[in-house]
Amino acid sequence: METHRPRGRGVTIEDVARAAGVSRQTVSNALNAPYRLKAETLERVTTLIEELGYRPDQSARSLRSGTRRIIAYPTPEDDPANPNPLMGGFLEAVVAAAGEAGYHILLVRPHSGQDQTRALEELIAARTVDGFLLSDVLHDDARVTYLAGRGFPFVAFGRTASEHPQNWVDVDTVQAMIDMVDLLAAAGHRRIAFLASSSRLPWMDHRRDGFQAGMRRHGLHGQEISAPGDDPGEIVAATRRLLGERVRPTAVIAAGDWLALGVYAAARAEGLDIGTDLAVAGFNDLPVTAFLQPALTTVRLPLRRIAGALVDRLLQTIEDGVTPQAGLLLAGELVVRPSSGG
Amino acid sequence: METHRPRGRGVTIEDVARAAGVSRQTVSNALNAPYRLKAETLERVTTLIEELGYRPDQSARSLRSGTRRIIAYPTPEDDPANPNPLMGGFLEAVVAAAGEAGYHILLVRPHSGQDQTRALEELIAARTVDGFLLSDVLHDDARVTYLAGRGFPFVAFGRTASEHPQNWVDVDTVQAMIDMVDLLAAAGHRRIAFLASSSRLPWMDHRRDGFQAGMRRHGLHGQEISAPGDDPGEIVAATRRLLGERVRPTAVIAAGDWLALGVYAAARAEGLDIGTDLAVAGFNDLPVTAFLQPALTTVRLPLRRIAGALVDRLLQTIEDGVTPQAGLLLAGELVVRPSSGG
DNA sequence: CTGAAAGCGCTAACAC
DNA sequence: GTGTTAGCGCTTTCAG
Repeated sequence: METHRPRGRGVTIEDVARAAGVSRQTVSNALNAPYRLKAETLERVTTLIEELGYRPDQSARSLRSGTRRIIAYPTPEDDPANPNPLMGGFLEAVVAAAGEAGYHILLVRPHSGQDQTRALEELIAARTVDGFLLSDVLHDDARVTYLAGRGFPFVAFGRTASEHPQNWVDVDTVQAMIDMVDLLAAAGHRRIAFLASSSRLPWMDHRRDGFQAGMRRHGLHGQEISAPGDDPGEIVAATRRLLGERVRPTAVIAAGDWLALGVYAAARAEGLDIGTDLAVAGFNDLPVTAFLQPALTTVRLPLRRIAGALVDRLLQTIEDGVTPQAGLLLAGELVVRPSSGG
Repeated sequence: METHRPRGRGVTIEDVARAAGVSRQTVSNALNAPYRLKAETLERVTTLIEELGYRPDQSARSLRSGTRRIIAYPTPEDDPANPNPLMGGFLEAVVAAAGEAGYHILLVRPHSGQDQTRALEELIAARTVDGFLLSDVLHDDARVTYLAGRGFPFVAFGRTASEHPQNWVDVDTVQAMIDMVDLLAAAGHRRIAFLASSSRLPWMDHRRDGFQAGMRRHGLHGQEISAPGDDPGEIVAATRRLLGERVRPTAVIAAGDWLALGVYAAARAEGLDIGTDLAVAGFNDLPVTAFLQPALTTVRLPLRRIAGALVDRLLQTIEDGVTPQAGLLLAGELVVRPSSGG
């Protein structure tokens, strides 16, 4: 029984070697260690490689060399009905950065009923990938614990607990939030509220902490409220309760633009004018906020730089065996627009 | 010089065979053709595989069998500043569907300065993947032409020209648009406008065609306007011009929710009440529209079913060499909300 | 600077 | 039902 793909269709190293009148090893060197060849030989072999369209078989190369040139990215379990709108941009940036270095990104996901750690284990055991890029890491993430324990290369988007390797990249959320509070305080705001969602991811805590730190610097006490979930109705309802109080805040910092959309809707329902009656700020700079009237003050994530740093650090671990000793914080960019008034 | 990864750490088929007192082939069969083994032997070998944590080396298996269990997905060149918000949900669905069948998704992208076709060629030549999943295909897509000509397995999200293989899956956009016009016509609307963007992708034409077909069924003539780009400001401006005309439409069907957001902003600026003064409808059911007041009538794409069908068809081609003879149209779901009035 | 030999881990083909 | 043989295409190692 034969496979349906005809045999021998591919150009092998042997074909090139024969055509060039050299050994297979010389062809291999032309690709992997060109400095070893005499300029003339290199030229001849390279031309032939191009002409014949020879590409080393990735599987054969991997089997022999032990390196796959593939990075696994466990996709966060996104609700298709409410996907993370930044996912596309993040992946785009990661794929571009990895591609520059000759690596591909493999999307992986636990089979149904399989836990996260087990899925990683299988990929490592099957030697399918060289390393992992993790995002949405929890403070005490089982995947991080597992990979660190096993000594397998990985990098995390989002800081990990101090007992773990510090090979992570994150946005300096705390500083960005302090800047945001500074901005509002400078405009005279004293009663500033923070609107959180129920997310259990660490960045939510960092945004909250940054808010409180900023408030303390100005001798202010920040009021916090939480929407019970990510549902728009719940967000709007929670915000309306806040805005309907006898002494209402003059500014609301939402932990994310998604929440800020709810503040806009709530303010409209309460008859408040954003930018004058109420200052509003968000976080993430979702493209959709460009339609808001007035435009939303927010913090933009440097996705390209994040992706670049993640890939850099991971490849350093994979290729040189060097694990970064400290995490990398990248500044978010405060984007001031009319919603914050002043 | 040694690689930094210690040798011999992985459990090989040999280890299992020795431990079980059988040949390597028997271990292989336990995994790939269990029916060949005596129940007792199978049991013993399987237990040992589990205990030792043996997983076949993917590269070795691929080299021998010629199959990679990897599907390539060329990521559309998304602007990180304005990414496709459905990308995350689509990928999630594709990864899940592929995962069920034991396949992974490899994100690929042309290197800078390399054309699309060349990138595919390299992946095929290097035998990195078993097939391609294409999205955002153009009517006359160079990638489709190339893959079809080469006879390499692929499937397209979005219909392709009739001279190409018809192994595509698409949303029945025309029918959805006809339904939408029916809905508005039934509510008494006669002057219905269609708001297009400048996208050159075929679905834009299908949405336009569906709109016109729907209008003809009711003996109406549809007015079309185009926003010059995807920029919110341009969309709002174009829509305001339309709504400011002496005889303005009573309903606007936007070719996408993104455009519908602009209609909301324009209507507000013109002092028109959506749902009463002006009916509005969109397409795609972006999650963010849940914040709109009133909620937006739109069409929801069946992403899970699309992804399932794409993977099904592709695997049929890869594994059985069968190419579907006809494209598959999946119905979009009309979601009626208050914005369409009536 | 180039060539020859060896073997990565697995499964297809065939023998017993 | 199980074992033996061979070889996928490449790169590492070592000899010249």
